[in-house]
Amino acid sequence: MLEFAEAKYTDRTTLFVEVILPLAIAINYTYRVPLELNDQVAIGKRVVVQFGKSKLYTAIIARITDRAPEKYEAKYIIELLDDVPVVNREQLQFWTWMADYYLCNIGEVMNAALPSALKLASETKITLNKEFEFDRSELNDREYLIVDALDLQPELTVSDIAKLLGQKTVMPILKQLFEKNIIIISEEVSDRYKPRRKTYISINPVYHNSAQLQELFEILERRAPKQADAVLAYMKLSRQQKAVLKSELIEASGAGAAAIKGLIDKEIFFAEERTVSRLREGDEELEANFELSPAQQVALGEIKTQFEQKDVVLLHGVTSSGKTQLYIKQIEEMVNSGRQVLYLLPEIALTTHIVERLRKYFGAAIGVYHSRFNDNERVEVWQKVLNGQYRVVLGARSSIFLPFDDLGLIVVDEEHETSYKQFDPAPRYNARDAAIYMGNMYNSKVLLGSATPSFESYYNAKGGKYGFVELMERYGGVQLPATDVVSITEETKKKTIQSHFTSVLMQDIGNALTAKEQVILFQNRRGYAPVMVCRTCAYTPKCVNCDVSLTYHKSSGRLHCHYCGYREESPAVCPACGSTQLEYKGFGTEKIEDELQLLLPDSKIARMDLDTTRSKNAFQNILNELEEKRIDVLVGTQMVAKGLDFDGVTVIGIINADSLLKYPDFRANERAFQMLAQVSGRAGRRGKQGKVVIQTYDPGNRVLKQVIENDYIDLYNTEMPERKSYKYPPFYRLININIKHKEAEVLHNQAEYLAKELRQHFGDRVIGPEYPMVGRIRNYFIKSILLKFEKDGVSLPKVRATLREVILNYNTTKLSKGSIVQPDVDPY
DNA sequence: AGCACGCCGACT
DNA sequence: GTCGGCGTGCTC
Repeated sequence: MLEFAEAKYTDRTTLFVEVILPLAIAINYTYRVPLELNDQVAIGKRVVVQFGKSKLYTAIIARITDRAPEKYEAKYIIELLDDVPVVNREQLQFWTWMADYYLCNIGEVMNAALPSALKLASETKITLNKEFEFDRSELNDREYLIVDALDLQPELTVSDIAKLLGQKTVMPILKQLFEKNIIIISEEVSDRYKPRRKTYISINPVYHNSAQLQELFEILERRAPKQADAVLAYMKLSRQQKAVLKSELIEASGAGAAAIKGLIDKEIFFAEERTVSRLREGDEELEANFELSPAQQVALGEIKTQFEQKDVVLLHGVTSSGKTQLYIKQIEEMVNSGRQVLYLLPEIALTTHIVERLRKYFGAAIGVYHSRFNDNERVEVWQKVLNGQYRVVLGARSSIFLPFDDLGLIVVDEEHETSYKQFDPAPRYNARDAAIYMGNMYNSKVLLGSATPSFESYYNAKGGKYGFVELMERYGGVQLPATDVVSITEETKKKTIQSHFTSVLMQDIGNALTAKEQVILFQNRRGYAPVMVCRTCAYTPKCVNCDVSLTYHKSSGRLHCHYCGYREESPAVCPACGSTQLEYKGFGTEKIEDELQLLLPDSKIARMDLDTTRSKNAFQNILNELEEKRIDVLVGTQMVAKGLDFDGVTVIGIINADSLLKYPDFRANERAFQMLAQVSGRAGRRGKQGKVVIQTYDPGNRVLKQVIENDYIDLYNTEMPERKSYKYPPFYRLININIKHKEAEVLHNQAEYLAKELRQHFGDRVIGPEYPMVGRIRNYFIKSILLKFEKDGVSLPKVRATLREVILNYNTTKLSKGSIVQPDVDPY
């Protein structure tokens, strides 16, 4: 076999190419190269091929050979699309690794990697780019025909256009039209990324003149006193601060939105929308030409020293310690040495704001890549990385697929974030782990950063596999919130607890509300009550699929399964014994909201959980309301913990920390630590110390203590105390025996459930947290695997081989969604 | 991923 | 007797 790059063919040699098709197919297919394309075919270029009866696909050349396939006649390549390869060798290696590691087909990786505009297929939709003006007289006949047809019918497929033109080779024409920005190659109906915008108010410069202003006042006071108030408030605010927010003005003047709108309509005020950051640490942190604090300088020095020995360094820096500045220093250094940098951020943290900041340092050499960018934009970034215009790329997880050729550094910010993990279509990769493989492949350094590192990274760092640097001092002297741990047991004894709220918490809520500040209450359970029990016979309604108790939702009056979505009417009498004595046990966000409203009838209480944020903009709407201070108390699940910043929130209450701490598995402890640290980090901002109230039945809990002391769990040595409810051993044994996570990765919770079933054969040699899942799929796997065991016996390598086989042979698209996944301890 | 083929239940 | 459910296999 010959590789094209190494061989020179005469014109007569018939060449064949093995191509990657963007489909879930196990192997690459071979096509015949027309003689005239002999000198042009190259690995990484795109070709159009027919696959199956009538379908055309864009495929990528993975291999070139001069040997004809023996068992079949290869079809010809229809077209060659590129002059220069769009995918380089490193990427192909990366794809191969990913397909192998995450147990999927390379075509699926290709699908995830390439922007869809680079892989048009015969069913791909073509539309006109409405935002782009162009001169039709410059179009050639065929182009004109296409544009004309799109005027009549706004959406055509590639095969429609082939019919229209009466020819098969339409891709080059479409490619040209795409490059001229005339058409859009779609699937682009998805939501575009919207930066957060705020409205700023300024006054018409005419009124900078005090005589004019005086006159205005006189008119307004007579005709529209509310508007006069607003102008007065504006004058006052604008003296204190550079820019005046509309929301601030409404609050300060008490004039209401209508009055301000009136003023805008009369052109007395001007309104301007500006993009603002969603990041917690932004404004004060990334000033141009910042100086590193002594602690930061030490950390930076350590990072450099560690990089001499290790390829991966974990930077553990507390919130607001200024990790970003360290990244910038590292990035600058790498860019100066001429190599490329990839800066990975979790989805939520990607804002135009941070890009603007980074542009100050890196100018036009910085690109942004984001799954919610439209395809034209994505292709543009792809091309600019390919031709070397971008030296730094800032992006979400999918940016690991960009065509880097000389990557020197990968920064993975907030390394513990679960949004690095792709769940839904294969490849179900974790961008952090994939970045480490990439780092290895490109011989580049990887800097992982987090305030609450994931266990596996911490483990790898402590075990010496990664370098480890700590930065435990806050930058700019931001104050830590004060934390109170309140014993629920004690308050119950003293009868000072009202419903689920201790006197300490009520006191702090009261103080905050009096001071017109806001409160967030955290309760890690949605619904009204997680269990319904019959008092007479102890019957509990369970999900028919998942065998977990159903949660009562007051808003729907029904019982819900939180794993599979199954619902049923809440029974009025016990289905088992007919008793009417049915009791709700435990409490969720709905109940907290309800009962707090009874205690604070005049306050505006809102709830944020999966149930209230299901509709499209609900999440954002709640955040906006909170920001505009239309909510006094927000009750929420873990959603409230995610990196958003609210100046008005000074009190955080954790209703029951035990619901986070009591679980016997290590993964839950990790989540608990992160959750508590993140939630409590929300309290208090600029100049005002926050307050965190943690309610618990177990004030001596170890994890809790470590959160309060900001002492990261030494997970390596953490052994869970014995409890009779423990079914499975603690985490460290998982590392030893693990049904190697590679296999499990693909199946998510399915594999975890499997682990539970496998325990029946292997006892506690098989470890993994259990998460119930939908019956049909479970049964499929359990059945196939157990049947194999009967035949083959039960040695561990066999289990692994079996798992692999079953997983690969099952069409994973048919699986229902997973809930939780365990990242790999060893991503190599 | 599509698409054809094929084997069992409920229908004009 | 046929329509149509989706399980299985194949596509260079």
